[in-house]
Amino acid sequence: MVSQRGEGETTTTPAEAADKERARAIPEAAVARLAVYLRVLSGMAESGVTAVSSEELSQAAGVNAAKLRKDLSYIGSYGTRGVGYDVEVLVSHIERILGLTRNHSVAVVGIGNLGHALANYGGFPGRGFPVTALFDVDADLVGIPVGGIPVNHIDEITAVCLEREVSIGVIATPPPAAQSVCDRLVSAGVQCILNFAPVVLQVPDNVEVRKVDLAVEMQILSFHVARRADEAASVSVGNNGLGVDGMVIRP
Amino acid sequence: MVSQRGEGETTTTPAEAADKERARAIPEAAVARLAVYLRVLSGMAESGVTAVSSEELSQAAGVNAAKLRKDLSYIGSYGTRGVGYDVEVLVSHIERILGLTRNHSVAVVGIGNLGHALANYGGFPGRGFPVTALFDVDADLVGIPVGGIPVNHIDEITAVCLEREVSIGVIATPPPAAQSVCDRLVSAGVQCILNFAPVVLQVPDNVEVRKVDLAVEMQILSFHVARRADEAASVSVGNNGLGVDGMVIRP
DNA sequence: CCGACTTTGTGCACACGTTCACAAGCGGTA
DNA sequence: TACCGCTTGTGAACGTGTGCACAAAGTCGG
Repeated sequence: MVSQRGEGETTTTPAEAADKERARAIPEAAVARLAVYLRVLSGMAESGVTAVSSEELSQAAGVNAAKLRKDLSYIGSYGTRGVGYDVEVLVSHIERILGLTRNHSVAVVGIGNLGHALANYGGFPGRGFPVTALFDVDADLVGIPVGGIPVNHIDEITAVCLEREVSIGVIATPPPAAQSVCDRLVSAGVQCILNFAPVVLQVPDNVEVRKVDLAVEMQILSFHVARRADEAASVSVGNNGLGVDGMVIRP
Repeated sequence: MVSQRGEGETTTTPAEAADKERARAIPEAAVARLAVYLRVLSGMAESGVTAVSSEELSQAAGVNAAKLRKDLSYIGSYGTRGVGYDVEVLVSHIERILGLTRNHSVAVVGIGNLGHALANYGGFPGRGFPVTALFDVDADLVGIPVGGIPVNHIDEITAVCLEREVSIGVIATPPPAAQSVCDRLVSAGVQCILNFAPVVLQVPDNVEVRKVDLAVEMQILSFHVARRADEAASVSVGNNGLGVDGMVIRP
């Protein structure tokens, strides 16, 4: 990387700035994998494993060993050549990078089937995401505790989120309500949103949205089913010009 | 595109082969977006919109207009220059490519909180994914209908999946059970799996797995929170060397 | 203390996906 | 019919992410 240093060194030293910038430059895809490595490593630690090589870890995480090493190199050099990585050390460094040293208060909006499931997940598998607030429009639900937390009315989003310092909002409402809920969360200062509603949310630049769309996942799988069927058809009967709607033919 | 025709013309013509191969070469990322376009287009069709330009559609789908056109070009040229796209035509072609002209029978394994939510989703938002089988280990659940479908015992996976021609399996079990359930689904001929368990599944090459991992999503968001906090800190107080654990400081 | 062996960290080449920019093509208009 | 403006479709440049292959750096045994 060519570190072309400008002349504008006001208060930060070039070295520190470069370090920060490198930390910031972790590819999104690598961040997702780091979370997976973290889970695998946590499991290993519980099983009493103290050291691990890139080869072992990569197999357990289902990725290429080289890719794993590159991913880990983004967060620093914490391995020992000829030996491998210390599990504890790696865990703590990944946690630090992912910001898991602080707790992130989570609010779930929309206490339907999915909302229930999310609330009952309770603190999310293992580490640091306490659900501290639940919201719904349905007055009948308000006050009833789900997974130990009482449901608030949706109009209270702003006040409650500010009070409980919610940093992550989860939208599990029906599609029509999603954008409105999103707007309210944003105005309550929530900057990270996990959206389960099949809707494209419009948000300001400073807000991060991740979406989980079951229908899309299904359709991607469907695409692969169709592709498979096509291949099977071409292999077994040459090409009959029927195109993609041909029957599935087992060889 | 240079169509360098080889000499090996056995049963398929080079043109048809090339066509098939192009269809197969749709980037994964584009497939995911096509599913989103499809949803937006369906909504438009319901609202009585009959024609749409790449600019309009791209805005509604939250992507770049050029990217949208390229995505659509993967499935063929179905637009009219100077005018735009016919909504109906586009819908039917995307459905065809995604394999939505056939129904895909879905089985959900693990009827806990999440499994309930999935079963009650009932046929998945709108189109073509009927849930036709539910499984759980818990004998108390067996026979009880959830979302209109009675729960079967997990040992019946193979028989039931074959009988009902399940093409997509959804794993919503606790982590320790996931791999075993996955193996059973695979041996029942299921080639596409949607995995909600925070586990890396080992499957043969001919099986497609997609995973939805809430903890990972949360941790990615957490990473962005931390990154933001860092930036805010550096901006407001130069650099104090505290590193990534510094407090969030509002300017 | 030294040499052999193991495993990390990374430079480099490649492949994939994204974005730009513009020619090709179509409908409307005179 | 011929022109004009608009929008598609796509070649080409660019950037990002992946995978290989090897030097650097450590441990272990003699």
